[in-house]
Amino acid sequence: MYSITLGIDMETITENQKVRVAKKLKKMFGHMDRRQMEYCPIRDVMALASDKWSILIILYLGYYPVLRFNALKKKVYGISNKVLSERLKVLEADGYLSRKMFPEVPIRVEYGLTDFGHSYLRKLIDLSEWVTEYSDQIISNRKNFKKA
Amino acid sequence: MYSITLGIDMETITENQKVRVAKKLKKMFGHMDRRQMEYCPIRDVMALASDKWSILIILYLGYYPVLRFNALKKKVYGISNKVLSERLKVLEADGYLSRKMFPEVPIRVEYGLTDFGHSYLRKLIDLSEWVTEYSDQIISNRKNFKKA
DNA sequence: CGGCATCCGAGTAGATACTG
DNA sequence: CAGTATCTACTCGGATGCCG
Repeated sequence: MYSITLGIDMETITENQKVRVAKKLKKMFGHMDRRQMEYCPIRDVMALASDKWSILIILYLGYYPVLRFNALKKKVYGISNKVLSERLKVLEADGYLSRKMFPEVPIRVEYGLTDFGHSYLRKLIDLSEWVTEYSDQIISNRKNFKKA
Repeated sequence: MYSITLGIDMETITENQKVRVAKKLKKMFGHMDRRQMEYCPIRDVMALASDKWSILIILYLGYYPVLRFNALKKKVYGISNKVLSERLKVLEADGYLSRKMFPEVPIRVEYGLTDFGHSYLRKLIDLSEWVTEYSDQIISNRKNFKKA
């Protein structure tokens, strides 16, 4: 049996808060919990929206108002042409970002967030801030766990 | 060229807000932007924390205070033994959840969120609420896009 | 330059059977 | 009951080449 003690002084979570959280979940799960949600839109949307690459793309487009394909590729370090263009396509399709093509020679294409994308970006930033804040903690949890 | 008009009346996003967001991102990306972050802890942590299954597991454990292996498996519809036990292991290792084993016969194991997990759950709920709210919109964006 | 088509390899998920 | 072991299937990502 393991027991991980967190070294940080985390904002305490009261029973009250847990109850409030449970209520929200109940609301969300209400229709989702009934079995036979073979196809669950929430899951579907979440799957894309929380994809590792999608998150990075959206975050970078929040930072740099517009980015061209290759610039984006450099920022989102490690992504391949294929995956990047795939993600860009579905992210555009879902309405997160816009694609402006300038028929110059050589061609120029600029990607940017839509207002919808910005609205999502805000949520994403909250999440990322949390992750940034605690990532060291998590990494060290992981190490301690392995030792046990 | 495409142009998607969103049917919903989204909270408007001011330039001001965009600037604030950009500042936050600058802070986050500051150390991350310098190339040679071959290994980026943020990415690493995000990859797990934003995993499709992990999210569902954490959300369900937020709803039901404790769940046993098979109960969880039923809730997180569609997950296999293997993947579930893998995820549970890493989520425990990272400190999101706790595992209590009762050496009875038959054996009983209960999973629950740690305080750390609850802290993450709160962020996750914000995200999920957003997704829930807009998923219909997104699905319809997607359909319209395909038609174009 | 942007980005799609193709191919290929590695890793991951799923199904099933089995064990403490 | 709570997993592990094994095997297969398949998806996904990376590399490359080509075209507008």
